Amino acid sequence: MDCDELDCFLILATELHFGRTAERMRLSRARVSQLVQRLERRVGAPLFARTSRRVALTTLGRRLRDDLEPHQRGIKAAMARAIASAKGIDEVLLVGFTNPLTGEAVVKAAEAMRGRHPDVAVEICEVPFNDPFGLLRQGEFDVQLTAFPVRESDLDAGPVLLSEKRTLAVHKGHPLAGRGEVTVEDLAGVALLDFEGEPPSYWRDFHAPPRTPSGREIPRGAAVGNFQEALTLVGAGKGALLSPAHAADYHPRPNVVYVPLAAEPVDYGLVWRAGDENRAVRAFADTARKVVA
Amino acid sequence: MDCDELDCFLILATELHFGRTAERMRLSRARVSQLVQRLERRVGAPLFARTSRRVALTTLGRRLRDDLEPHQRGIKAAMARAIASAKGIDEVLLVGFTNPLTGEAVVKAAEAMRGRHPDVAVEICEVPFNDPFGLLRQGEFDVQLTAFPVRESDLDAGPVLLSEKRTLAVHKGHPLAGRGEVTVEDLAGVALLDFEGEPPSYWRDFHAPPRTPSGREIPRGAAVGNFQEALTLVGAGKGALLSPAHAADYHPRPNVVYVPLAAEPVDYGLVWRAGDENRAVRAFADTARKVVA
DNA sequence: CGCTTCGTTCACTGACACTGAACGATCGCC
DNA sequence: GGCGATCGTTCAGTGTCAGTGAACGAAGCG
Repeated sequence: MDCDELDCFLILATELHFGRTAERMRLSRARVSQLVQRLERRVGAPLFARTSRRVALTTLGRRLRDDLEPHQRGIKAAMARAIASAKGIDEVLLVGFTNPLTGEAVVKAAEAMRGRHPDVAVEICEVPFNDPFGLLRQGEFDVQLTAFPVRESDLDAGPVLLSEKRTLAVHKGHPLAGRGEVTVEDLAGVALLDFEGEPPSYWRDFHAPPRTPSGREIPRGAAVGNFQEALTLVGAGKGALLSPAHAADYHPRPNVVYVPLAAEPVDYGLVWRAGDENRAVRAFADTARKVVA
Repeated sequence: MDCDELDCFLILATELHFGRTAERMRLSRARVSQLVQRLERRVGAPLFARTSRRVALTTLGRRLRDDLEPHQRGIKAAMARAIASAKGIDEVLLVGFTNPLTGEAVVKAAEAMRGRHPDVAVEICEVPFNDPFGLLRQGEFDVQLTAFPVRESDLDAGPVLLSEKRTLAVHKGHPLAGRGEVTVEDLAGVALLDFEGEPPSYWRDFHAPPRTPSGREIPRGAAVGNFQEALTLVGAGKGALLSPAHAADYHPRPNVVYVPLAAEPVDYGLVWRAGDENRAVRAFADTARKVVA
């Protein structure tokens, strides 16, 4: 059992793209292809259904990804803890982020923490797109930087740290693609991609509102469990997606156009378990408020 | 993060011996040494306190081992499940064993299962010495071949499958070492190694009885969490240990003598969760009863 | 004070991790 | 429908590093 194969599999399972996976692993595309093939040979069945244009997980692949991911994260956390306690650090703070923008902010805050609170080690990891709060609840994360609104009785939220405009991601052939700006009212009749899993209804309604302000219906399209998956569907003309503005820079896709949306912006802030607001969490929240601006 | 390093670390953490670890990993001792050193360099502190005669986990090492082990097992299980379901197998049975003797029996039964019940995949793994039933309860195992007695209200046990004599493992300088046989009465005043964790009291009393038949006290020595650890202590003259007879063949140690014990033998049988006696468990129990003899 | 059993060091080598270039496929587009 | 772009795969080549065996020092034992 080779770690490279598993790492590669898990990255590809979220990126669904050999090129980007190769970039993230700092390898050539050829090598990524070989690693995935070797893992598939070991398992004895394909984990990805792929053409030269599209990569998707098979049922078996999805299952394996779900089985593997928590343990892979657990091993990373165990190593981080060991390294931290070898340095004489007594507290390890696991911080989650949800997209490239929040990722950058969290990295910046973590760097600042090293100077201000050297006794707290900050470990950073991406929050799976599916259930936004599950891992935080389970204790896999201590804090995470998430898009508001967050209305969970067992979670506390800090002030807004970031804010950005929203956009509508549509296929470039879509009638709205040429517009300089769209309003929520324009979304009437435009199928917005839905979310797998069971996200809280207020969360779902914020990211894929069911009606326009005037009450006209906004239908819901296919459900996705992954941002890359969503973009692939948008690129295939299978639905539209409300996404934060930074996606245009971080996730350019040939067939996807991001049209500015005239609506309230997305706010981001830190969230933690209501009971567990310890010194390290407060220190991080403090640092983040001062650094992210 | 290299898998070899972690595998090597975990094996060494239970074997506490570079030579045996090398054997199990099918590598040279030199390589094992290098792998452990690289992991320690990565962590930034020693994981083992070792002289040329003795290997022991540091506190940090023990912690890392406890953190890592469940995830390592989880990954193996995930791969096994994927491989099994790629073969069209719909049921995976996780079988545990507790020592080399039961290990061989389980392997034999598993091989027989392949012929009798090809739709059930049998996965085999060693049960950690510490808490004998924890992993079975957690569902990490479905069945395990364990030494009786087992008196747990939530676990069911099958008939006795194996039985073997017991021995007393003592330092070769010990007064009892020269005897051709010892009785439980002879143990009066002989410190028997105790067990870490919180084993059930009937279990503890069977493996390290507190009194002789006539009522004289058998003191308890240092607590160990591991058979290798126990043998190391016995080899250092730090206590004696009641062990099954096969240990003499499978765990010879320069300073340790195994003296036959005139007492009831150890019985072994299968144990499973009382509620979960499904078709696969019954099939395995059946096969084991016929094959192991 | 030899003898044995360990873990470690070190120079060496063969396997294989990894690459770049070429290739075939699948799109969109004029 | 042909052209260009994008993407995953194949393949031969190469540099690296995983892994070894031999030598060594430390530690215990008699």
